[in-house]
Amino acid sequence: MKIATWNINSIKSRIDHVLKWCGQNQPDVLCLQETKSVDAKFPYAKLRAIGYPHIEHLGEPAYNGVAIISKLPLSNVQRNLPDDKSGAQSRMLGATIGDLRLVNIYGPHGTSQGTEKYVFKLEWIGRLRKYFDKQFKPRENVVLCGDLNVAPHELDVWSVPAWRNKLHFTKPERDAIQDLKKWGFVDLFRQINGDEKEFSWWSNFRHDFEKDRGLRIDHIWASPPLAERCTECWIDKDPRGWDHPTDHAPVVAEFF
DNA sequence: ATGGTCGGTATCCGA
Repeated sequence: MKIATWNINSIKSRIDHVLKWCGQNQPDVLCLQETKSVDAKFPYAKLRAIGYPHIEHLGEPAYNGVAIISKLPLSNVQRNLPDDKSGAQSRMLGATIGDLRLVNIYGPHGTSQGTEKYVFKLEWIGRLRKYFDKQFKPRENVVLCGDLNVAPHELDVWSVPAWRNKLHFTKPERDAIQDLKKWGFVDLFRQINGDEKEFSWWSNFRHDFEKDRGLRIDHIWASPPLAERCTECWIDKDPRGWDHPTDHAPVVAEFF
């Protein structure tokens, strides 16, 4: 089973990239973030036509939005966190696929330190941790993937001095993400690739991609029994170099 | 050194 996650920054602008990448890579399940779309405008038919009949989308106009696109049936779909109120930002979609539970997230950006949105970011990550405490056991087969909007470790930023105390790498954000991980998750990229310094996001500013000045903020984490079944995990930089790319690269994990 | 670029509810705002 091959699972991928990709922040595509608008499904309307990126549908051709999604179709092309799926055609080339054939993931069984693709988790998307920042669809920036309502259901009525989501390209279900184009995705079904290339072999993905099972699609769940949680969206809103212009902002946020998450989707799970799958060759395999999806059941027990969870839309946002249970304690989210109606009208909450579209940031989480959970589904059961065979014997595993998948949770796809678009973590809050946070805008900048000292803002209400930064506080919301930390609280949201805390509520996600509580959700896993309540709903799942680490001995079950659980995958958490998506855009964390946090670079958890010094290896996950291209330059520690450049990113010190910057949004995505502040101590409170990293502490919150570390607390989430302590639920029992294994970072599959690190398990497979050790201390390799690779990134999944490069700013559109300053030609950062060409200089490989990025962050690893897109992750696939698994509970221990599922992590034992992981054979590969990689970041595919290729589509970041295509014309009119999203600022993120897909992250892929394979399991036996 | 607070710019730069992108996408959408668009000529500003959030990322």
